[in-house]
Amino acid sequence: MARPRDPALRAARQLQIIDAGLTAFADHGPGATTAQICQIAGVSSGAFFHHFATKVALLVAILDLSSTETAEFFATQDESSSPRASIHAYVERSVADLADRRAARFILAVAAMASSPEVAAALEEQERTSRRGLLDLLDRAQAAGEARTDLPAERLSQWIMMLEDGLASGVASGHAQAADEAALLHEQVDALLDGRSPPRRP
Amino acid sequence: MARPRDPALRAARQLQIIDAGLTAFADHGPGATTAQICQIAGVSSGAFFHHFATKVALLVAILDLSSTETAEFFATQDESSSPRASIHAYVERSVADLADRRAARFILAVAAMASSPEVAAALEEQERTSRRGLLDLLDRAQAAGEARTDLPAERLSQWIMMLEDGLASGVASGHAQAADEAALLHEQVDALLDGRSPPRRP
Amino acid sequence: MARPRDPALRAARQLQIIDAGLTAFADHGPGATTAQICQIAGVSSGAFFHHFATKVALLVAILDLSSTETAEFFATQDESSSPRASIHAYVERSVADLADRRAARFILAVAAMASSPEVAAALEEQERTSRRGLLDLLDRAQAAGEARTDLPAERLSQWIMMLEDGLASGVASGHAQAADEAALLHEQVDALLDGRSPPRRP
Amino acid sequence: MARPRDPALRAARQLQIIDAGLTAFADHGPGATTAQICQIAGVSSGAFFHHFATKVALLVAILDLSSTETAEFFATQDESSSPRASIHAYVERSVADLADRRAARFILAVAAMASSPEVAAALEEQERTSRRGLLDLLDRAQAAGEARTDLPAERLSQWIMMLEDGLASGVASGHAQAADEAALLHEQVDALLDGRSPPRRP
DNA sequence: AATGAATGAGGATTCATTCAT
DNA sequence: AATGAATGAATCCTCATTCAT
Repeated sequence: MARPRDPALRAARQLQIIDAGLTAFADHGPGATTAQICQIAGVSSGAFFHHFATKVALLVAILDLSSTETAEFFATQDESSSPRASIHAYVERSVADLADRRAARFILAVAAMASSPEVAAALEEQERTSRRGLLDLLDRAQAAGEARTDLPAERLSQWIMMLEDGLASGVASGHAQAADEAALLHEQVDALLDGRSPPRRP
Repeated sequence: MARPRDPALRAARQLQIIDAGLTAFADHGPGATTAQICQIAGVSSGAFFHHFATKVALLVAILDLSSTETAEFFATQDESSSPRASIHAYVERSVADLADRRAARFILAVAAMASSPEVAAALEEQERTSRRGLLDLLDRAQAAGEARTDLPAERLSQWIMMLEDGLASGVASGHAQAADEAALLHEQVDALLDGRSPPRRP
Repeated sequence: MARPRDPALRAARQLQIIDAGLTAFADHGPGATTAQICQIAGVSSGAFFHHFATKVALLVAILDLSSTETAEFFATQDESSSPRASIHAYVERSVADLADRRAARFILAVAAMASSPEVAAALEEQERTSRRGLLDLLDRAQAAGEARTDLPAERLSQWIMMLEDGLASGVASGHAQAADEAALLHEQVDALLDGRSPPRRP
Repeated sequence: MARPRDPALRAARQLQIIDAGLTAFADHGPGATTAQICQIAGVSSGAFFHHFATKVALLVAILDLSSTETAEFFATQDESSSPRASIHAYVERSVADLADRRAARFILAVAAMASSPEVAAALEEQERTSRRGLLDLLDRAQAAGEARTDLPAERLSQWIMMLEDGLASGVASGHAQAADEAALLHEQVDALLDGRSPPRRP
């Protein structure tokens, strides 16, 4: 009876809602309401809940999408190229993300929702994905003499992610533009990976 | 004879509520309820609203308190000491703040509430206070040859704050401990202020 | 195919709430609660606010409905008939309204809420509608020699409305019955329109 | 220990609060808060409740004061003078009251609070006082041939009070000024007392 | 699949009143 | 007598979610 409708249409509608959610959460923080999301997406509340069981489920879907994309990024990194170059490619990708100020604001909004276990889990998964990918690159970088070895790869990966978050915060507040700060971000990452050790001065 | 009600008691009660607010927002994000705050503070809802007109007013009071403390910090910095040392003292102070994980979580929670104009204003004021203080130190550092001059002091101050925010994010998520990362944070600040220029190469 | 939700049903539900509001305000004055209104109407609070944004909005809707009915009354008055007869028809209509003691009590309740700007505006509009209609009739009555001309039509219309309000007050307090006082009300209006001077003489 | 303070001072303070209550209820209707009353009176909430057990008690006190004044008015009416003149004196006194627009608004506000039994009782007492006084005058007027006898004195007194209320309503809404309408009010009372039938003149 | 009306628990805030000082 | 802080029940309103159509 109920024929499954065109799955492509279904996916398109879901993306439409996901995008609306991104906008709504970026604009209104955790206080974004389903009504706002529906309005932005141009769908009825009925349609919304037809596609996502709860508001949190939408949030999780957005985060999962982001995790997937991150995983895909790492998967496409050529294993033969320099791991340090891949790390910078990762950073570049973050900057590109943050070029959309919505993204920066969304990150902040979601971080503040981590008190919900489901959100915390999705957030953790996202973080794990990045960490896993970075850890692999950092291990290889250290092995190849492309990164300092006086610090464990775990801490380096943690700091790379914190540098990203710092920039996200600056972009979200409107005091920084991702593109303008890209160079300095790469510089900071370089400083992190090289360490201060070599006294830069005769 | 109209005895003025003890202002010290009044202030004490307000601090009690402020502290409860800090805890509640840290624990539950923007979704912290006045009921939770009241319970933590051990006061009735009536008492709460006797001291703070709205929930947002409490938030603003917390932020204003923080701004004041920051301003006081800068005021007590000895003008005769090295500006660069003062900058590191500022950073150290941030780390000390973030040693209380509540503080880190609170920062995230509030950042996500910037969609409220009042919160945004208080947040902006807080940012301005830090920026003003740092700008002054950075100007002097640049003049004294203690900081790179190829970047305007504005950007350097922005990055110092973003480095702080990055650490706050890591602490909030539970993946970093402020004390453990203090050294690396100072290193990152050093790298920022010195620039990469002198390539370490044999 | 998006069926437009039955607008008739929607209007019916709104009238149901409007009627409940009339009852609640009549019974409890301005202190009528939304909970009481909901209970009388047999709807949930959610449904209430689905139809009326605020309690005051309901009040305004009731007043607007009344304004509309008054305007319709004046519109249906035959231009060819005697203006004085129309004035009495207007008065008769008021009496019919006040036969429902709810109406009288409601009028008092709302008058006491005029401190709210929105209510004041709706009340003003209602008053203006009656005034406009009466003014037109009185102008024509004066031109036709059917009403005294030693007083401006404005004042006469004001007094007709005040006579109505006086009766409303008596009915609301339970000391008068609209139907019983109809004759005297018409008499008072006649006295008003004729003035005391010209003793009606054959 | 607790010496009863100067009773005159006490009475003065109570009048101060009563006047503030009059203003507050006039300005804000039944929604007037004790806080507003206290502020207008310039006393603390503690002082307020020291003098009046509840907010309603204040209201009742105001109404009782008014009843007393009305009773005093009737008491001072010279028994030897024409009852009809006394009726007009009564009306004149009402007009003088309504010259203060506060009074008109207060009347409306209180009428809307009649859902409270205590208020209703005080209101009833006030009404009874006027009615009793008028009834006596009307009885004598009828006996003296100064008022129509085709209607019972009860109804005539009811109508006089309704005419007053009508004017009060007009004054409260700002569409009428008591002083300006005095003459017409007397006219209306005359019309009421004479009836339309007997052309009063040989 | 979609619509939007309906639900009702939950939350911020108000305010009359009490009470320690 | 006076003060004003504290109380908490009551109220308006929000919003995620359900459901009949």
